Amino acid sequence: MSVSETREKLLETALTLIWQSNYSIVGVNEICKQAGVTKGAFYHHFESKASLFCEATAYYWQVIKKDLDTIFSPVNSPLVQLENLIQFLFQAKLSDDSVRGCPFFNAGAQIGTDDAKVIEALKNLSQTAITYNLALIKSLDAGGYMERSGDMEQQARLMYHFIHGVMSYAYVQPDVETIKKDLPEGLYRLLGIKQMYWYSTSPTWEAVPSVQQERA
Amino acid sequence: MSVSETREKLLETALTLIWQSNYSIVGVNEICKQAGVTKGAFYHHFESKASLFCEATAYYWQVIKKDLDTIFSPVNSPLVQLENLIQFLFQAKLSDDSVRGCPFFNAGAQIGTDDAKVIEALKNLSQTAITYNLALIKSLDAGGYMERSGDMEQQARLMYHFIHGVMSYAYVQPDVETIKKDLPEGLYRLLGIKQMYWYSTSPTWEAVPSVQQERA
DNA sequence: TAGAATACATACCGGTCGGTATGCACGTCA
DNA sequence: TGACGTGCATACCGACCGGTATGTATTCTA
Repeated sequence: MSVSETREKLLETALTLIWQSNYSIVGVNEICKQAGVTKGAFYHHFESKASLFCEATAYYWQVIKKDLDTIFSPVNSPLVQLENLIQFLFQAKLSDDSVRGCPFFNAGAQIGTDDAKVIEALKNLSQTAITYNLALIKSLDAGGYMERSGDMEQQARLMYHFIHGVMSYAYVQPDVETIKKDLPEGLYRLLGIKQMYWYSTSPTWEAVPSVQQERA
Repeated sequence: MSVSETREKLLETALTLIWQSNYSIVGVNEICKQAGVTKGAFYHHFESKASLFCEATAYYWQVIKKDLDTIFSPVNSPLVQLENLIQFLFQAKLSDDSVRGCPFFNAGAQIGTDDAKVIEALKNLSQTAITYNLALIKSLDAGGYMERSGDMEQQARLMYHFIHGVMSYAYVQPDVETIKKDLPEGLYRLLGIKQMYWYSTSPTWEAVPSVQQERA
């Protein structure tokens, strides 16, 4: 196994495990075991568990950035972008039985305040997500899909809050059908999409095949 | 110290500590130390840490139920109830520097799925909260404050999701000013309050003095 | 007033945690 | 060919975890 292979294996394994469970519960030993490497290798590549987590957030972001860029591709109408986003959230978080909220959404609640670097990584992650939301909202506004213009940066935050809440709820109550109804309804309401456009688009997730491969 | 005193001290201390941090991080030893009792006393009253947590959720609920009943008192107009709720969320979660989301909102992310009883306790807690939301929504609808009637049970969930998201965000980004704007804005939007009523009421939190004492 | 139950206190347990010290195979380059 | 840095593997560490065994003071009961 080459250098980068071991590193990536650790990052991917950490993501998967933390994804399925959470940061505090997943131990270094288990990450190593699942990744098929030893603890020596782990601490050869990462100086601490927290350090791995920080790098994993960056790695995670790099992975889904492609998806997001596809979802928010300018060739799609904003409404389709929104629908794609909703589908993506299902795809990513509700595909199988092990339904969990996004670990990075939740991680803020899982980590002691003491680790400043980790908190910082999470801040950045959420901030970037909000930035994506903002771009979508601007498109929606420009396209005349929204009932009234407001503080768009605020709306981007509202979107984030709501999605976060839904995903966390899904962790405790993995009721896919309910989530499937609540997520779009809440987003349409929060964004103030004109009602004539509600549910007007059908899922076009097939247009983003790369994700299905990556998530498989 | 009488029996019930020790029990209550443990429950209160556990609440406070978990509130400030989280379930997995707060240890039995620390709870005992802060409560001024020994481990023997702890395990005399509670059969396990998880058991304490379950009882603490019930205790917590019993404590804030009074507040909620005051907030949602029928003598208040629904709009005032909503405003009171918003003020209450600030009061409870954003009062001092140690800004955290509600631990029971977050706890789902902190606990391994293995502990079924804990998950159950959390389910009940969120379900009860949603029930309160539903009552408020019905009042708002009956009072003609909402733009359109929809699935009110769904709206109650949407409220819960959003509040949860905002509170969790506050954990990582304790920006009180922003939260203070986002929380009402999101709720008004989600509930579809007629815009003529937005921000029309002023905080009447003074009408709920019991809370300030209890939280102090 | 004897004795049983209650309400703890103290000391300790096995296990697991994140992290480390050390050794060694192997490629690189002088 | 030998010194050296890289990329690990193994064995182990102290701290801490939730939980327990046991002793004891107090109170309630018969």
